[in-house]
Amino acid sequence: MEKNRTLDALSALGQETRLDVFRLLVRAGPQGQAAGEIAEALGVRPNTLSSNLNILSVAGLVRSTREGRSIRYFANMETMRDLLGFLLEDCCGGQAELCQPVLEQIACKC
Amino acid sequence: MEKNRTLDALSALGQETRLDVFRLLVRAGPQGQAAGEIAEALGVRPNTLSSNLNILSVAGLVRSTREGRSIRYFANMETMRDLLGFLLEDCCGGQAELCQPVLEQIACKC
DNA sequence: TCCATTATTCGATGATACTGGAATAATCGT
DNA sequence: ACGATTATTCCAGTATCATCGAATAATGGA
Repeated sequence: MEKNRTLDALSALGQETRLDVFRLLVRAGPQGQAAGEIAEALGVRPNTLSSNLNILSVAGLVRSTREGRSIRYFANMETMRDLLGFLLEDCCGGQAELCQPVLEQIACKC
Repeated sequence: MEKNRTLDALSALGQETRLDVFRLLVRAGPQGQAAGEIAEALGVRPNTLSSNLNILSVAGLVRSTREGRSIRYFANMETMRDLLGFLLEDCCGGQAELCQPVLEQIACKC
């Protein structure tokens, strides 16, 4: 992942509403969630949510498909994977011993 | 890691100068790097750098110790580990199959 | 103590971000 | 075709952010 895409992803997730939206979509899994449902679940106005969904979308963190009147959003795990890979790449660059605890902590979560 | 600390870390890293600084410090490793060296390496003015170092510091992503006239900064890998753990926790919550490719990609880097 | 070095703090400015109300688009059912 | 539903776009207003020049602190050496 190149730096600019990393910056987009990080700044997109570095905002409370958007982090909440993304986490909600991750939890929703492959079936995703409609914009209206997200808005109600998080108590955000539709237009504000649209704006934030668009930012997440530009950053590649969510996808969407229309489904009747609703538009359904999904977390894009590929981008998330790339982001984590980029951050860990830095972390590991040259000093595997620093990275090891990170991997151990991660491994036990899954 | 709780959500607020996650937000602090993500928004701190979601800005080009600060991401550059943090990556430089990660590469510098345990011996860290003095503020002046960082400023020169990245072509940032001292006062601007100070401001950004402070933001990284509040977010827990860097530490510092005075060393004569210089102040030496270090990347704080613990916070980085916690951040990655938090993000992956979401990723894995309920659906390990989504998380698996992430782990595989990460594993091969170290 | 005085000066040079290194870094931070202060104050201001221009740019960007977040949100909200109103208007617009797209779809569905009748 | 019309109204209802769902979501986005447009446009403003406020707040926050990033950076800069200048001034201030802290340290070390002569």
